[in-house]
Amino acid sequence: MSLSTKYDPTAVEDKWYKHWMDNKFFHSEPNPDKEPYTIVIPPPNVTGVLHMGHMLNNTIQDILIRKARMEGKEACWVPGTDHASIATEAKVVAMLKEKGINKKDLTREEFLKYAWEWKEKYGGIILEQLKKLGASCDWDRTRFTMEESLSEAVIEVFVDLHNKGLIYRGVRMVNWDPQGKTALSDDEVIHKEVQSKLYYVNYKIEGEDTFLTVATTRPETILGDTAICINPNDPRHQHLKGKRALVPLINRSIPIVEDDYVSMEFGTGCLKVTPAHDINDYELGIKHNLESIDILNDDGTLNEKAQLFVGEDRFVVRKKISKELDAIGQLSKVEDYTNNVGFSERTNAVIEPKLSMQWFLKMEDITKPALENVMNDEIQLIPPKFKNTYSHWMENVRDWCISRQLWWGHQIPAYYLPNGKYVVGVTKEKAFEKAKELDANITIDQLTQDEDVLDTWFSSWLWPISVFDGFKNPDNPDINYYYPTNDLVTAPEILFFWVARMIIAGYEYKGEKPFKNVYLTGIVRDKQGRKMSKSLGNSPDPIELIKEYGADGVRTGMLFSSPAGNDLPFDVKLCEQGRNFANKIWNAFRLVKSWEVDENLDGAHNEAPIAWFQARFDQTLTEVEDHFSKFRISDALMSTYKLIWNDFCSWYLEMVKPEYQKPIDPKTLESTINFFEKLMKVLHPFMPFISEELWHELKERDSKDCIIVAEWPKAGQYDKNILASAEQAFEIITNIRNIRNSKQISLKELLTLKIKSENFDQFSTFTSVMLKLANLETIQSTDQKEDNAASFVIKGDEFFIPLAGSIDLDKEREELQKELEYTRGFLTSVDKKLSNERFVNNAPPQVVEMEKKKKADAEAKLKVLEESLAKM
RNA sequence: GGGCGCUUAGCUCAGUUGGUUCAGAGCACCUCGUUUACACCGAGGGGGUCGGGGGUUCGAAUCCCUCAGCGCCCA
Repeated sequence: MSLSTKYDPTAVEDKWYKHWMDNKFFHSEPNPDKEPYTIVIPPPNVTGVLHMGHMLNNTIQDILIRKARMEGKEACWVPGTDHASIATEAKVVAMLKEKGINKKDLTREEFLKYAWEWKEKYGGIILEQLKKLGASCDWDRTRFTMEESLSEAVIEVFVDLHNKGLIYRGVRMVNWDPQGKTALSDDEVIHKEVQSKLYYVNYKIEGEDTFLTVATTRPETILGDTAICINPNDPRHQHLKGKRALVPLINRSIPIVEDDYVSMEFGTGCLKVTPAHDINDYELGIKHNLESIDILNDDGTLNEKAQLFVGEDRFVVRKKISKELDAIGQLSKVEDYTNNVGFSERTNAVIEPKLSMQWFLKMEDITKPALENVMNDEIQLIPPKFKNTYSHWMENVRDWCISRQLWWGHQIPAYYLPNGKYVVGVTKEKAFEKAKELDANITIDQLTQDEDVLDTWFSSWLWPISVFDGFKNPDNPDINYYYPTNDLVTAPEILFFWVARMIIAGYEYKGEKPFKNVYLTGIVRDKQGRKMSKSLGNSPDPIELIKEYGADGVRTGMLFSSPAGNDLPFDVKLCEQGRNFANKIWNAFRLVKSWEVDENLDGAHNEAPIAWFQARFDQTLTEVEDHFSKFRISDALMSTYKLIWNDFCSWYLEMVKPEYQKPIDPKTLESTINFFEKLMKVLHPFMPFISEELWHELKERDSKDCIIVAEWPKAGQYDKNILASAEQAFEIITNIRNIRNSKQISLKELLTLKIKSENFDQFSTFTSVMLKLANLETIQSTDQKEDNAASFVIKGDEFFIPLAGSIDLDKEREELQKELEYTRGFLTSVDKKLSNERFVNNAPPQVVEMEKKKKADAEAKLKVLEESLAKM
């Protein structure tokens, strides 16, 4: 059989994914004989397609779940999607618009029918893409936040929290998205610095012929002004106290009030107060009992209360009004100004602070266990630096605005009576029972349900419980077995949106944490350090990447540089490195596969290499386990990478491989295949496909005997002596290769090595390895220096490679001199330390011993170097 | 404005309680090599005042102070 020199991942990957699915290897059921290991996926948005952030995130989850599965745990990775109210509704509205349908012309039911159709068609794309990546999710458990059982959980939780008095309805200043026409929570608003203008507007003082001047970035809101506010201590404005001013253009008379809140440094010291359109002004309005005039419609146009510019957009009005003010001489100047403006995370519209009736969840008490149990590490954040950010948010948390003025989502289960009072119930019937207590004569038809839906996070915060039906069926075997889950892998951006709220819900509804560890990944950035995003167009298409480099290649590429919590500067070169690695492994396999066995060979010369690699494997596996225990996934991969590439391929296989077309002994072949299998196991979580492929190629196996369910190797005690002997041999080999290189000696030319050592036997274990890898004819002991030889010194031992007449004495001398000087300098520094009494007295004995050993080694080396130099 | 974090080789990053392995890894780079698994490769090599300054200590990349630059979160 001849195998291509290039590994081709495409066919292999599809084949094994299907095989795993067919054999239900991803599926999990509660098993009392096994320890559960559970991950719930951060549900991607139904509108989404796979991006690089998902790739990183899900690769990490897959690595964790595959390792746990091999370790014999009952591994369960629950996939699913969330309904993403705002984003999905926006998509559906846009789709309808293309068809010439206006949302306004549809009933709620009609709209939802379109929305569900849209979801069925596009909502599963991202999950299909995850399969290409190799994600071993239990697809039988796929959930969706708006499916029946999860929706019922959301509604029940709402009713429960309302009954506990934690949910209330109130008029509050909210972040209004005039494009999405909905309120947003504070966290959904992104503040950005923008270049804008500061307008200085003159207001007439009532009954006088004088002006006061206010500075504002939003002149369009003057139509909603209901006061002017000054600092009572401002010497410039003492004469204004108790007077009234006239709003320009509409001449409404408004009071001049006094409050310390007004900064005397900013602008003119006079503040216009628009309680309906600014959060601070709103507070002032309450304090000074001011009227609140809401001049804006939901879409950001002015309404009739503004009196002027009715129906025109706020930004158009800003320009127009400044012109008009200028025309009547009431605009004194305009300055350039940089200020912070809030934008909607979803629609990017400028947020309008707006007074409106919304539903809120009281956060003060419900958050307490969530804060405490992160601070005491009951739940660990990785990396732990996020504890600071978390506690800061938790300690300053504000009530959560949970209503959204949309249709796609969970409709709020509040029902209004004709008299304006409302009742809350899981169903209309349940609500009706309560309504009758308020009004005995009421009929069910007279109840109208609140139009709004709940914030999407109000369903996803229940995810770790609701995916196991922990609300509908609180004592079911799944929830009892899988909850609390083990690890959550997500981006720091949603630490508050989602993670914190899941922890809150976990303690509120299960009295128990939802997960033990939260691994926060970095953000995937492009080479210029910009976050990868669809709008910038700087993100490669993950599916194309997989086609080009293979899923294994892309997975390792993502991980070559992604320490927890640090951003990942992505470069396709990393995927290339991953692909090259797969190819290297493939070729190592081809080599082993090509070996013919000769049963008569004993292979005694390979005993040392085999013993060495066994020790090296156990040593590295210990390292890998340590990295995993600290969630250093990237380091765990790098250790595995080096073990395979350097130790196994570059050293071990080179040591044991027979001469060209010669057979191998059975013992070495068996050991080598055994090592190869173990390496593939350790590699499997990172590169599931190639490891599975080679697992089946290395031996004939039953189709159910797959690496995905093979037993994870255990790190044994390892022989440190053989590791040290090998190190020594490798150093000698490297020195000889270096001599060949610098002296242009072909590898084909056999050389002789002479060693001048007090203990020649120490080199015996790896003699045959040295002969083979340095291409030596013999290794001899000698007790004198060799003329006409290249030489090097390790510790106190001297090594010679006799070379017929090709020695450049001057050059040799120069090199020896250089090494001599370096060693002398080194010795001086060690001597200095050892002659320092305070060092000898204070430093731990091992440290002093170490220095003494360094001194002895350096002295021995110096002696040899000096002799050699003298001889020349 | 308040809080947190970062700065180590050309790039991306390790570096635990100060002391063997403390100046490292991968990639990139340079030289040589079509040797018989692999040029998606092999062998070898160069490269850093650990951001600047000061301090504590016998000893500092590591602890403290300070300055500079960068990033994130909150307002």
